[in-house]
Amino acid sequence: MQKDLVFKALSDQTRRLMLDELSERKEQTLYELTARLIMRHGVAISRQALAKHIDLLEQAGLVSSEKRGKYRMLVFNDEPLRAAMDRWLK
Amino acid sequence: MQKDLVFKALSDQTRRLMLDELSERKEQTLYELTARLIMRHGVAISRQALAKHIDLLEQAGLVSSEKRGKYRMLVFNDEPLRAAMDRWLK
DNA sequence: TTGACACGCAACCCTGTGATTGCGTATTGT
DNA sequence: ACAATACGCAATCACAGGGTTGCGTGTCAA
Repeated sequence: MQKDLVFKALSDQTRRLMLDELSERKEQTLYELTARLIMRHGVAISRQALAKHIDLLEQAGLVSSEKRGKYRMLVFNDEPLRAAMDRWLK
Repeated sequence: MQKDLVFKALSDQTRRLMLDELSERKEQTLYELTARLIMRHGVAISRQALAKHIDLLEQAGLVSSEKRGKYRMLVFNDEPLRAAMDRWLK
C-alpha cells in the first residue's frame, strides 16, 4: 500500500522538517537541503542519515529525485498527502 | 508539540484502522471497537494492545474518551488532522 | 591528471515501541 | 451475594528503524 509509506514518512520529525524546506523551495539539491537543515534549523545529523530519509520520502512519492551531474536534484510533491488524508477529512 | 503526537499516532496501521472505524461511527465503546476490528477487519490483536493504541490516539487529541459505567465511550475528533496538514497543503 | 567534492552502499549499534502475559478492580445482571 | 464482564496497570519480549562509521564511485574544476 502506497499510503502506508506516506504515513511512515511523516512519522519522523526530521523528515517533516525536510518537507518543510522542500515545500518552500520546490527544487534543490540534496547538498543544499543538508546545508540548510544544519545551518537554519540546527539539525545535528550526518549526510548519510539525511540520504536515507530522502530515500524513504521518495518511496512514499513525496519527493522525486534526478541525478544531474554530481548533484541529486530533489522535487517536492504534495499529492500523496492529499490522497492519504481524504480518508478521514471530507 | 501536539502535532508530533498526531503524526506518531498516524504512523501505525492498526491505529489508522481504528480511526477509520471511529470516523464512521463517531461514538462507540472500546469493547465495540475491539469486536468490530476483529470481526470485520480480521485484526488479530489483544484487547490490551488496542487499549494502548487508544491511549496514544487520545494523547494526540484524535479521540476523546469518557467512562460510562463499566464501558469506555470513544469519540472521534478530526480537527488535529486538519491542523497538522495545513503546514504543506495550502 | 589529480585532487576535492557530492553522493551511494553496507554493516553495525541502540533506542523506541508494538504486542503479549498476568493480575487486579469496578461494574453489572441474576 | 456472586459470577461474568469490561477495563486498567505493570513487566517482559522481539523487532523495526534512526543514526553512525567506513569505504567506494562518479563528477568536475584546476
